[in-house]
Amino acid sequence: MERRTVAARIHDLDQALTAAGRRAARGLLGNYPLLGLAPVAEFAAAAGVSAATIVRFVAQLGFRSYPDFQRALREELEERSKSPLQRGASAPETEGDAAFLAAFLMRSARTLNETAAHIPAGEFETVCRRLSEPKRQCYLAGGRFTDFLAGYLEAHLRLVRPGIRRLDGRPATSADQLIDVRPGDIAVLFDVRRYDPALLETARTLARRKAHIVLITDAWLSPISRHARYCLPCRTETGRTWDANTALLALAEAIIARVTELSWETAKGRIGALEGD
Amino acid sequence: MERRTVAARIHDLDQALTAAGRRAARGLLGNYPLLGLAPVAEFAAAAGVSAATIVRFVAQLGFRSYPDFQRALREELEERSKSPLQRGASAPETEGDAAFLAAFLMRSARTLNETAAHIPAGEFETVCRRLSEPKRQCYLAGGRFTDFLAGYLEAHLRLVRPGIRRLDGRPATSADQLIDVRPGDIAVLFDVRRYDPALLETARTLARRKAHIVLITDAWLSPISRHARYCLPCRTETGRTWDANTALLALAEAIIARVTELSWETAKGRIGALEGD
DNA sequence: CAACTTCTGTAATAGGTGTTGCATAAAACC
DNA sequence: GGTTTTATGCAACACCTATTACAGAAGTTG
Repeated sequence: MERRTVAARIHDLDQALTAAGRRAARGLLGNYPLLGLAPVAEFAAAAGVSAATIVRFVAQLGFRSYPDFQRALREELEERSKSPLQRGASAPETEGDAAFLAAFLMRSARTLNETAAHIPAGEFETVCRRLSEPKRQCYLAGGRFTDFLAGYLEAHLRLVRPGIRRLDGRPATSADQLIDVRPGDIAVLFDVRRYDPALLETARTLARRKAHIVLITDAWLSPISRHARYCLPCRTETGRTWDANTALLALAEAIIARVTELSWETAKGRIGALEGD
Repeated sequence: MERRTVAARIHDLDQALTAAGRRAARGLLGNYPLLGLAPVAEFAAAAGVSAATIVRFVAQLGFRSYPDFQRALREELEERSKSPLQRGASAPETEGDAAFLAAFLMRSARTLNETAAHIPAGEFETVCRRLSEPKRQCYLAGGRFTDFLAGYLEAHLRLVRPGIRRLDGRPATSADQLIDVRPGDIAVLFDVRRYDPALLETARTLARRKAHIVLITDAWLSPISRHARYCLPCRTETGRTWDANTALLALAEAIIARVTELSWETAKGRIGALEGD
């Protein structure tokens, strides 16, 4: 028997799957791998297909029988549960390190919840509504380690609505890009500690032209906050060398999700056209 | 049916068990709970008793039948995989607009915890150690919506160690970039659903040149997983139009933090020199 | 629009599974 | 050490499960 995981096999088929087969795959991956350990009838009911389809599905995966398939899943599960066990045996000195990832991610998760607690719901909602008004031009920019966030937000907002402009970080070129800014236009700026002086300059110009600045920053507030109409502070502390930008991305994704909802009438056409299915 | 775990039930019986029954219990606890999901015959063979003993054993545990017992085990396993996220799930899920942000961020936090539960600690640690060996070249690349993650990781790793190369997404140029790849070099690839065909091609080339591929993907596993030596799946489900990449960023930051620790002797000088204070 | 191919659920079948009665072996108790 | 009680494995049984043939539905192609 091959060593590839069932999940990997499913992916190999991917295109080759029929409609019902795909539902079976989704069902299994959605509740992986437990659903596969249930009897066929239960698997079928949960996936919304007939028992026969499940059997054909596992046959397509390359298993000679359903029990065979279940055996593979159990072995896989066993492998998985053994790997974290090896850490104790093979590397006794790394006892503290074993939990590194879990501790780090748990801490990150906590910053998300703290962030939620520190941002007024009304402020968030207002920002999203502003961003959903297609008549306003929308400018995006970030600092050294946050520019990628502006890029990410840009990529998604472009799919949702027209009028998105990304601002280059360099002040010389940004001046050119700002000549068209009109009062009431909206600008989303990302800026975290070791705040970017160039971005502050950009913010000043935007404020002078009466653009509405949405500032996404850390808990210590970028100096841009003085010019910002809306300010969304995120938690970034990690107690390590680097601060974390996870909360900023999560906030950006929340904005994307909300704006997509609010602009759905406009967005659905655009997304369909660009995604192509 | 009671809600107590099977393991707890076994513990309760403990003294009341017969000799053969105890062997069954030991067998199950030694490979918990997977052995219980196997057919009776297999369970019996592994525990060194007869099938009949196994059936009596599960009856003693309070189950009406062996399938009943298996169902309980599956439900237990399902609970366990969900448990790390229930901690923060106390807020009223008012899907109204007021709580949108809080609900969204809480959900994101949950994906982080689920991600932590699904990535073997050993795998993460191994990847970080590989990344901390400065002799290996390190290549980075991402797909359409994840390229920014590669960029983010690149920006930080550059500060920590030499030999970081970012791969351009376009296959034409990437071929040129890959001619220097040597066996043992390491490549970190980000790929989430609507997997990038160009990136898959890049991965193939990397694999052909015996580079070690670290794949950071979603729960459905990019096709690149077939070529990856290490695979770190993240949760991305939001139940909305867009999947969330927050967990991928958090994982990237965890890698950055860990590699910085492991390479501290090298890193401290570089960071000081480049940050300039 | 028709002919064909492919897919999917239904229902009957075959095979395996869990179950249980019984004989035997082990242990406990006079 | 004999007798009773309990535990255990074997093997036949009954049930349920996976399997598959078939017919209808859905989608494709000319």
